[in-house]
Amino acid sequence: MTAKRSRMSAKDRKTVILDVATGLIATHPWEDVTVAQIHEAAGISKGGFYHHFTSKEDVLTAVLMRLADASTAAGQAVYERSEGGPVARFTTFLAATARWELAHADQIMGVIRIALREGNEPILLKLEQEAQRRATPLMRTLVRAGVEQGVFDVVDVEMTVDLLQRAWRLRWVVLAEARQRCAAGDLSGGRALLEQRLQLEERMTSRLLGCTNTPVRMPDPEEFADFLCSA
Amino acid sequence: MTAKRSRMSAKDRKTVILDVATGLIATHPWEDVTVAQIHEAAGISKGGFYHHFTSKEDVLTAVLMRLADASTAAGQAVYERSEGGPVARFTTFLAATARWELAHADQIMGVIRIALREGNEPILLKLEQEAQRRATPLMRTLVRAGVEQGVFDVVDVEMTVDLLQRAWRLRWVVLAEARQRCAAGDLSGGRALLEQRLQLEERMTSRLLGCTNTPVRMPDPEEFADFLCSA
DNA sequence: CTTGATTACCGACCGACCGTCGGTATGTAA
DNA sequence: TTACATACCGACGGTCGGTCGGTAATCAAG
Repeated sequence: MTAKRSRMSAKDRKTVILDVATGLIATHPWEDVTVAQIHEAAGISKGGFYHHFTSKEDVLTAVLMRLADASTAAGQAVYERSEGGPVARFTTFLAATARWELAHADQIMGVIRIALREGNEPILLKLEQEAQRRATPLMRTLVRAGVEQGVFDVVDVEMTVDLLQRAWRLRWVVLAEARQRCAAGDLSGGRALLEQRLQLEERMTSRLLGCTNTPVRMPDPEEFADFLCSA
Repeated sequence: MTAKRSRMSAKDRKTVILDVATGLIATHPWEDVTVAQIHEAAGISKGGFYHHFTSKEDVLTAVLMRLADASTAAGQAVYERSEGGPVARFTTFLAATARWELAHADQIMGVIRIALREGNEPILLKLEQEAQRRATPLMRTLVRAGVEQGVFDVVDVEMTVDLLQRAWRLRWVVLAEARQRCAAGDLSGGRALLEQRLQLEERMTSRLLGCTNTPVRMPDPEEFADFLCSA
């Protein structure tokens, strides 16, 4: 029997439901999560749940959109007000993206925990596709600008952007491992792992872009120092 | 009421079950396929079905393994008996892979149809991961051989192999579209699409491998002529 | 040829789960 | 005060995956 009814606004109640659903997904594969678990954790009845969401799948979609929001970089705003040539703007874009990601590291680590949980591969796929769908237009713009100014020599803009995102996709997994090493006392090992990863991504990015003069630079490893030392 | 019992060997019955399951997956998302549909299409009872498979998920795993088998190239055997330097062996590997794939085009088209059906994203992900898991060791060997002989200049062997597979992954989708154009009467358009795709992959492959002297060559478009003109 | 063992197969049944629907309770505007 | 809108309730129905006690078919041993 649910407690005496407690009425909330629709918006607040949806937020509560999505919060508990996200928590459940972090500890169980989505297929094993039941509507009963979600509505009980949210403190409402099943009918109350179905008043806000049309189906279990509807909840998953909403959770994914929220998670994708968390992983979307703030690069667009930075790009629009950045200066310099395409290489400088690309480097600025990468630095801004990294700063935004570090500012939201808890959310991103939460997303990674969910997405990499065994049984959540469908969620991982959808998240990567959504993140890629959002990032691709700006990245194509940046790459085309570089091609037009003759500082990038790419084989194909679309394929290059796709491969760039693929090359960068494991960064936060490596960051998580680097932080674990630091937490275990191996500070130099953790920092080395991070530096190696950024160097690797930087060289692969320059290779894919075919930088003819100055290479595109990945963010300074010092930007990640606080993250490595946290929790 | 099922017809009078017809007894088959376990092996044959499993094959029938997997055949009908694969057919169902090609026309419905896996989630919508029921055990009832599978055992009815196989002409046995539910208990008969569970005698051969421990669960619905067990069937999916078996179907995926069969599909992965279909998409594994015969490159290993060809590599082991190929001659010449690393560039020649890599080119031979690519040509042999393409020939094997063309010889099994129906199976591959069937796999693509299944994997790209909306709702089958989890299957697509698993298939890609399994195909990649199988192809990676040989590809790494080929790339390392080239690095050691100084004809490849790669940023990182593991990341390069990963990106190569990513660069190649849409080839059969493009092939399917090229064939559709030919079937619709646009022969030159279909051939042009194929040639563009192979050129793009060839240039990206050379970029990723950092070919210092001769480039790695993709298979000759003429090898695909029969496929383009078939049904 | 009979018997016992093995195994392919059957279908009634059960429990878990998703989603519905007729209802109540709460809040707000007229 | 009343009517309306809407957040919420929980009993219920239907579907599905899987189980289990059984039968039928096949084969090997005596």
